[in-house]
Amino acid sequence: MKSQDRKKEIIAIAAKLFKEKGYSAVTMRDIAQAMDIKAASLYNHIRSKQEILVLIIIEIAEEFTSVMNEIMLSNETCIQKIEKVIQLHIDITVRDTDALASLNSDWMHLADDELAYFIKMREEYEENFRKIIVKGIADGELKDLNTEVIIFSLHSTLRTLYLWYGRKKGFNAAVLKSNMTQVLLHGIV
Amino acid sequence: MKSQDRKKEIIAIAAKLFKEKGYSAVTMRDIAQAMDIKAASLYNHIRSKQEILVLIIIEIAEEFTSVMNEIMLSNETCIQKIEKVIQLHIDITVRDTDALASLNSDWMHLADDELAYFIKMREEYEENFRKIIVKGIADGELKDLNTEVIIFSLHSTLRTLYLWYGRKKGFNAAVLKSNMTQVLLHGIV
DNA sequence: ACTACAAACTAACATTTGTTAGTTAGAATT
DNA sequence: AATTCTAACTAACAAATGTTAGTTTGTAGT
Repeated sequence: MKSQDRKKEIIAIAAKLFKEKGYSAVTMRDIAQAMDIKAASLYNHIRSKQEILVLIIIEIAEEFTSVMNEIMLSNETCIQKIEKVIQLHIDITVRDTDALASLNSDWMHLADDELAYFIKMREEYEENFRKIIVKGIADGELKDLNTEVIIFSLHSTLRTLYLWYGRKKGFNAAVLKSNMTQVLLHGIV
Repeated sequence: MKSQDRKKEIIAIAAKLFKEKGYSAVTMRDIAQAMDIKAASLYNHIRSKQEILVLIIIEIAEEFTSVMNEIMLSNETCIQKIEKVIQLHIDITVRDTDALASLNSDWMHLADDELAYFIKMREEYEENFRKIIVKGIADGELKDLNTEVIIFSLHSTLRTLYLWYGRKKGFNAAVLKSNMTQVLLHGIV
């Protein structure tokens, strides 16, 4: 069905606009204008503005959840797991920069079920992240520093990668990962 | 003048609401309701919704700019300078969590002059940050890793501290700084 | 007591916003 | 050739939004 292509176009353009001004500041007329059609025509393809946001955010959130779950099941060292998580964030950032921006900045505009679903996924994700770090310290793979600070430091950098990627040249995913891993794991001093 | 107190109340409450839902999603009626008055009454104290945003953001941006300038003028090692920057971010985060959230998420809703002013300050700030890192590497104080990645890693963590602070207990500014410095400068492995 | 003022109120406004209804031009299917 | 379907359109809607005008009420200073 060709209609699905058009729908994806709308979602992609909306994500780009949401990244620039945020969900609430982007109107259906803005999205329509960016597609060179009228606002009412959007409704031939999508049910509502809300639906656009849901489609942008939930798919990516589910990808994070599912890959993280795979990582947890694997028989790797904690450091290897952390590297896989870094890889995960870089991959999604490179592939889906705009959508990731919405996920980070506009998740609170999800409603009811989807909001609850998103928050649940995020909590699970953070919980898994924490488990990796705690085990890493217990096993002596990581320095015995404050768990929360370690988690926050790693997580905040990975989460906001999208703000930075794209403005900087000369980074393919592989180069980025190796630099990132160095800095995040081994420090800069 | 007592009126200034009321104005500061409005700004504080607005900042809190902006942090939760973003500037565009918060209405004057929301702000008024949170203060137990009617929306029209707000205009006895402030000129416009825009003005609220400007007052929230610009003051903090100027503080970052001015303290960073002091740091640049000092005769310290690069590592000491980085520690001072970490301190700066922690201090402002602890003192002005809500306003910092607006600065991070809603700066793009500033208009005209203030938008340009803000962007100029941000660029100056980043420029100074970069100078510190580049010199640190040149002097052998820092490892010779990719400059941009180092900057981004430090900066992203410091910038989003506000998302994390407040949910976590047991951190006064001093403890936080020492943990943060350890993790950011010396790594976790 | 009289005046001045600060800070709230009610009522209303012009726009903007998300959305619906009904229509139309063209392409695909029968 | 006739029919169905797709995806655009115009027109309009009710609700929400930022803001203004004019009014009221209580408090402080004379």
